Amino acid sequence: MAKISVKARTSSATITDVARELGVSISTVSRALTRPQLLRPETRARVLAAVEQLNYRPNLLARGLKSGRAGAILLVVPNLSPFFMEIFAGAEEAAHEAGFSVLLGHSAEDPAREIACFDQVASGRADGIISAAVPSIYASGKRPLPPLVMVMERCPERTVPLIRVDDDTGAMRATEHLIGLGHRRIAHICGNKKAQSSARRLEGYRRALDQAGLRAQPEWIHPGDYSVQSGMDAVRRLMLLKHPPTAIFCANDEMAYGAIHALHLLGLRVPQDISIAGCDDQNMAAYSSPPLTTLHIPRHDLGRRAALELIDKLQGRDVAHEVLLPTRLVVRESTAAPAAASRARPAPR
Amino acid sequence: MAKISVKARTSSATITDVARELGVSISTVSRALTRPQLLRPETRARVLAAVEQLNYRPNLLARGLKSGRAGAILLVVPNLSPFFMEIFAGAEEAAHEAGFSVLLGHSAEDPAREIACFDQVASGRADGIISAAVPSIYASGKRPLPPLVMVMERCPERTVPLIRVDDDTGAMRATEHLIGLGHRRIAHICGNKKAQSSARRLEGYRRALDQAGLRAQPEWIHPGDYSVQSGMDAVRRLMLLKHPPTAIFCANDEMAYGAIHALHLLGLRVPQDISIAGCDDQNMAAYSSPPLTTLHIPRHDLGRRAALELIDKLQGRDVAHEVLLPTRLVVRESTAAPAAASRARPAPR
DNA sequence: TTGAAAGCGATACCAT
DNA sequence: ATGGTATCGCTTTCAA
Repeated sequence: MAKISVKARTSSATITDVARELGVSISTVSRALTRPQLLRPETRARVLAAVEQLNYRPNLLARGLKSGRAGAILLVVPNLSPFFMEIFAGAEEAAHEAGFSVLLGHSAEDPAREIACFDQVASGRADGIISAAVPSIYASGKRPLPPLVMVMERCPERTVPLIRVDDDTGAMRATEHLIGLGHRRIAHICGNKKAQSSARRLEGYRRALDQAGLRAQPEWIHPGDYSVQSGMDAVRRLMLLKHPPTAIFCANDEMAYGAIHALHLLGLRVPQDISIAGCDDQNMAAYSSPPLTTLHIPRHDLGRRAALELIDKLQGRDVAHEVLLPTRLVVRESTAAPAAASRARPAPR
Repeated sequence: MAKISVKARTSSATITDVARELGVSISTVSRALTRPQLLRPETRARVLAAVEQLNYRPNLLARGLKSGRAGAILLVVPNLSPFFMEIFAGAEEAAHEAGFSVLLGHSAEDPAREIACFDQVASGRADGIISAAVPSIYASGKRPLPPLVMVMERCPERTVPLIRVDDDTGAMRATEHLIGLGHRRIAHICGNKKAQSSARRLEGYRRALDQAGLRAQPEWIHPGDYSVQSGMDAVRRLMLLKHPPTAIFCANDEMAYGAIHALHLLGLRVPQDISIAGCDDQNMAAYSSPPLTTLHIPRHDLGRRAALELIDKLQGRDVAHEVLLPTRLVVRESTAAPAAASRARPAPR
């Protein structure tokens, strides 16, 4: 065995260094690392030892350049909220098993940055993308779409695999829960107007009211944008109604917290004076005051499935056109039967 | 001007395609994109037009391979909590201005994954690292340390630039706030035992008690690990003491929420029965019930400064050995004067 | 089972 | 101001 001298390295060792150290060709080293079965076990062992000795790490740029694959997928998120971070964690878990890494692209809801994120595939940094939004320049076909899997939101204008959650049914269940508690005046604070998930949650809310024979009053449906602030604003308006709601179903947890906060400011208690339900079941939901009744969105699974589908796609396998994941209502303490006074008073017409 | 034909591309255009389209050399195209001042403005414009036409994006792998720089820095985080995500956002902001992208490395507190993250530099995917922890194989010098800037936590065994926050003073201020309110039995729930920031917060707490002539009782200092659960556990123990504390200073917001939750379960109100203060000032702190009094940690700045220092270092500039950022106590509603009964009762011995 | 060599797509040096 | 070309570190035929 060749004596291995540890050379004083400034920059890191290359495949050539390893090959020279061993007196073999670089092909052999490359194979030892990528297709070990092609080598005599002994050769392979020697290479691995030298790799260890020299602390060699293959240069991913060179590898990617040559092979045409970056070995990475990119998750594009509009913000760094816990919601998307759990999707990230799920995607990472699945990708890791398949030998891919996951890059995080933060678009900050800025169209230019969103485009820059999508460009990462053309730039070779990633092989495919998971996203909840598509820049219009890509959706329109002006730029060729990278291998793409959508989460939560359907890609406009193009047919792209979608992993989403059954928001409609979930929202319906949440609203039914409120109805079952005895509420008759139930408001809804909507999510971001542009989000399909928001529209689906509204739809589920409507359906539940319809089926219970409760006509949804237009003023019960309040716009919002998934932010705490919008939840607060909505509550302030809703409580000004002649017949204020006795329960509010919010399109996400953030707005639910905003709602609860605003109600406290108004001197109202949750759930004694008014019930609040959210969507997402973020980490703190179980520990807030009161613990939040909320619709659990399986974010981790969403990320997992999206990564799995994308990798299947990248590897030429067929992928599902649409995957629908179930939600689950988690009843905690922010919802309760309406106060007797409210219950007695009939819903307006 | 050469007629530009939009070729049907399967894969994306390369620098050669652009050069051929224009009848110029690839050097010219390269220069148009990287050192425009070396070109005649007219030539440059032509190139840019063709780039636009062909939808050309430079291959980052090729560029990085040739130039020896990835144009990216890596932020290694132990978890995807909002705390680190804001550091990420800050780092991104600063890095972006300098033309760097920021990669997120999620170590999940797993030593192997942490090493894999640090290996990214040797692999060429990143030029340098920002981290709050260093794998021992790197800290010990067994593997050469990549260009590195620490956040929050000092690198053991090696001298590495550190951007941190003045936890000690901050914790002291927070504790003084509690003392000023009239509390005499003030407990502290510690953060992760291995974290220096946790030790510094404890130190600040101690100093404040000392200066007020309040001897810190050992049983007031309760271990924790920055998790909600540990905050709950700590409270359950603390409230079993013969003289339970009237205020608790928690080493982060999560534990403060856990503490409040556990107190509610015990039928105690915050702040009427007991005051709770946290550290971090996470997004929800202002909206929780009650809004949380907490020590604001400038996470965004932490990220910004770390990125700035790292990029300076990468570009051969001198960097500060240690940067200390101030904290700020945000007094909200989870702290108040102790109930008369408690105040009357003297602190034990 | 192993080696030689072509080339992935850029950059940057050396010419002109 | 622009072009030619070696080269970065690796993967992958093709030969031996």
